[in-house]
Amino acid sequence: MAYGIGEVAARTGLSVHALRFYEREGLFVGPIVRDPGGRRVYSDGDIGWVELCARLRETGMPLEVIRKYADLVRDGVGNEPERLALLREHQERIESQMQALSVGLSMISYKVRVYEKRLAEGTAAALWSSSTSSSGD
Amino acid sequence: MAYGIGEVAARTGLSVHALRFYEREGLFVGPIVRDPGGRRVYSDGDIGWVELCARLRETGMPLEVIRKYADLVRDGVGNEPERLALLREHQERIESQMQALSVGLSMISYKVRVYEKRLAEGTAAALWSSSTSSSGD
DNA sequence: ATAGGACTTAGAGCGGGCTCTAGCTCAAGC
DNA sequence: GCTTGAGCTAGAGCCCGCTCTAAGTCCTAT
Repeated sequence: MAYGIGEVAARTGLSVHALRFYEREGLFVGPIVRDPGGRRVYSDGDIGWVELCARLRETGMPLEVIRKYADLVRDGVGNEPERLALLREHQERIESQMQALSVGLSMISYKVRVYEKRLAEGTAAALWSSSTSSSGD
Repeated sequence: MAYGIGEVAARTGLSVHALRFYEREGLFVGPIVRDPGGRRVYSDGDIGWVELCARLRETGMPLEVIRKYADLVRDGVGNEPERLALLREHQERIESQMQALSVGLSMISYKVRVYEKRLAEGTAAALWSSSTSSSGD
């Protein structure tokens, strides 16, 4: 199947601007085919690649690293160990990001519970009002 | 206890530049105390707040939102429902970030397994060489 | 008393990742 | 034939979050 840039944008969630930008930046493995009028025509394979890029970006891989990966794939068979290393590094980065998120999440969840409790008691607390300070939110 | 800016930077992982920047940006609840020479003196409470800010940033909260939260805390008692709402929204954002990370992670883990397998077979595959193409890495 | 090091300010600069603009071409529909 | 809409290029612009600079102050140790 063949798709126009707008269609690809709609499917992948990237903007058409971003798609052209990614191409300029060398994130694609091969050149994107053009129709006789010079417009980009994307294949299913291209869409798959764009989706991979989107996932890599979402997980915080810098464009420069994605480009490096694309370069390796483009160079073809023989550099699999390098590609593997690159992916494994990213795997680890994602894991530590998840770790950081979960630390942050539990801190926030704790605060949420505190506020919930405070508010639940709040109506009652209006009696002896103020002085429930300290804590340091 | 009282701490200088360098000490706070060392403890929280933020740079001294970032600490001053956060202050200018209004992320602190109260003014930071100064010594007679005009230098910042941080209390344990300030450090706690900086650490909260650091966690919020790490989990992707924009400075503007942290400022809004600081504003609410500064305004004192009465706006707890707003603070709670703000925290809950962020909780949800973190949860969807974790979701995105885990989607990305499983995509990458899958690829890692593919490459590992390919490499394990690789030595053998050198026999009938090439043609193991397709896939679209 | 002098050198070093930590601190101060206001403001400029930077890197990443888009995002938008201007001016153009093309294809389809009325 | 003309409008509308999608696409094209090269390059400028923008937002965020720092990060660094310049020029100066102050404390401490030798």
